[in-house]
Amino acid sequence: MSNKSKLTLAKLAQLAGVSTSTASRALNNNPLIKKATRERLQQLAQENNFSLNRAASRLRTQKTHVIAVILNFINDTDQSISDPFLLKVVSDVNQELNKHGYELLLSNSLMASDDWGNYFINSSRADGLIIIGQGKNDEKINTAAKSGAPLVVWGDPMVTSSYPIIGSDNNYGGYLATEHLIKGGCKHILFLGDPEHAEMGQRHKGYTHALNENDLDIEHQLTVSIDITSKAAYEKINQLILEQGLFFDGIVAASDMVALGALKALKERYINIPNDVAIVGFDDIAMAELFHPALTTIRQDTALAAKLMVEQLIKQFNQQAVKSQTIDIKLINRNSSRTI
Amino acid sequence: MSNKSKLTLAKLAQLAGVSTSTASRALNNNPLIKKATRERLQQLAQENNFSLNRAASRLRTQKTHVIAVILNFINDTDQSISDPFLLKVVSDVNQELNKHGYELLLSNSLMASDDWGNYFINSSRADGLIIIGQGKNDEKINTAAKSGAPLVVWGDPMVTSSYPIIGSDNNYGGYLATEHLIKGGCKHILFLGDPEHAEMGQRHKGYTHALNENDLDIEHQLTVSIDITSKAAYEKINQLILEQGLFFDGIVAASDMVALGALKALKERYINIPNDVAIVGFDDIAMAELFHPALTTIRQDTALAAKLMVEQLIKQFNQQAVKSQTIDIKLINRNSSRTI
DNA sequence: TTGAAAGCGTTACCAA
DNA sequence: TTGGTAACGCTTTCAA
Repeated sequence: MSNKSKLTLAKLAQLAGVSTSTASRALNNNPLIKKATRERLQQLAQENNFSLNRAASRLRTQKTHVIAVILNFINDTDQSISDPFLLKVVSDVNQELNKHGYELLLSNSLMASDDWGNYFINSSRADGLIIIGQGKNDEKINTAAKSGAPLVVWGDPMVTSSYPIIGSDNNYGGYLATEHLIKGGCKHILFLGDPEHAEMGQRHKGYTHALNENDLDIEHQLTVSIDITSKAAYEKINQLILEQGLFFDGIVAASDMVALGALKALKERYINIPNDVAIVGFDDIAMAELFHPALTTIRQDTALAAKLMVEQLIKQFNQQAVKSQTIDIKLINRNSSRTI
Repeated sequence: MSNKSKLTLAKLAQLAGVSTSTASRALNNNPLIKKATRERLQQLAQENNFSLNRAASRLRTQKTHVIAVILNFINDTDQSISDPFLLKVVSDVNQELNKHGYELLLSNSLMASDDWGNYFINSSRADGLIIIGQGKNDEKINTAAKSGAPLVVWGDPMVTSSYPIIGSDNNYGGYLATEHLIKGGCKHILFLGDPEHAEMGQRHKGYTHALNENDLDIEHQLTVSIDITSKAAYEKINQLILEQGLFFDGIVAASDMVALGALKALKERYINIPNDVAIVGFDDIAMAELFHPALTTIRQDTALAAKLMVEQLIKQFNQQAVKSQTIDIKLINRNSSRTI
């Protein structure tokens, strides 16, 4: 390493025999500067291991090119931070942000501040927010939106809001899953999940709708409200069977993790899947097909979700109109349900 | 919202009737300032929704309080970005960084720059690097270290390096897994993974060691080199059985994902786990116990790993000596292996 | 096509 | 215990 003090744009410019302005423009590839000059400076920068100081340029331009991604969980007992589906969303968002020249600052709702707009935006930590999950409570999101923070939410796009929400067609997903079980001959179908939660509520609506449409006696069906974790599902299924016997022959799970918890409980009791009980999950996490039997599930298109979220966020930076958007889902038919 | 222009420290100070210096110190909770003044200013800031501009303070202090976490994968066919174990590490690192007042900038090795030190550190994007995974090639890490970037790596701590590496006792892990299978009566034990990869190489060493120690004929054992994904494991096991029949009765998998892929292939062929073939995984991902049979595995302590990594990184900021550290592992005995 | 200079919002030195 | 002031390193307006 050299014994010189840290290289700055001014020194680099000096080295090249041009002004700082020219150097700045050259490194930012500004077409105002002659192409030869630009290339010369860019190479010089590389040779000298020089990188523009982002703290300085952010201060000057008032743009950070950073997006804060907030994993919005209520607490650890809720949908766990280790749910592979949510992490897949983060990963896809990261790819998409990179594509647009943005970087990802990862945060979670357990974080210090309660005022996201203030903490991230006013402080110039980030230009915008991508919030993963509405949870059961969108107060913090509303506060951030009201403060003028550019943001987009992954959640239930049916909810009326002042900010764009991107999410799957959960209602139709719940419908598809339930209808699939009915067509496979299920008569007593459990809904396993938390209908209080916005997205899960929509899935539950679809479930109810499918039951109605098929003249299945709703009263004989059962909505079982649990935390959206495999552990909760496992315990609930065990408890249910212990107390009431095997009174159901199908399960619509609010997520794959929930489905897998239920699956485990059933298999431990030597209940045949899908003949005694058929199961449909939601999400299509990578592991869904590794299970035995492989899990039938409703696939959510996370890559498209990431694309739309970043799109809606960037539109806000450009003062363009934004809107919530619903993403199509599809049923992935595997072996945890009976073929029709 | 007010119609005033953006609030700055200077304006806030004016509002409070103190100098900017005092306001700055007060908001940074500098004990030089009288407690009453500090509290008054902190409250005023809150009331006015004011947050110090980080771009400015980072420029001034030359510290960002940001750590870049780099998921260092060679490409998509390698250990996938969706491996729950790695994501768990990221999540734990995030918690730990927050505890120390740092924020996490998430990146992956597919990212623009090849020179991490230059890209993240020289540019004031981050103060340090946490690199998850050595991969098979540590050139980029060496370059970054040589450029003086403070960094710490999650990988194989046995590797000699100029930077601290935190990792599990992989050798002992491989040994434990293998010994466990041997004690359970396995005679022909497969190692499923990529020994070229630093950590997996250590696990393989432990495997060999255990075989030797128990006078098992090494030549009858088999090291099967595959990508560390469940898909590769699934395909390889199928191919092996198709070509050579069931010539093994135990599998030491280099990761849980690999184990689960193998498990699927075996179950599809109605091979009894653990009686016909016993399996031990590595990592103890959350899903390991959801499988049927639940996966016996070597647990890595990611929370401790996160703690040590952040510790070693912060030591570098304070010019303190750093060192690689090995984390103890333990065998989690479940049903994919025979009880001893 | 290039250069001079002001200014982004902090922090910290020095002085009081 | 507080205040004045320079400086952090860049971008951009205005002028040449």
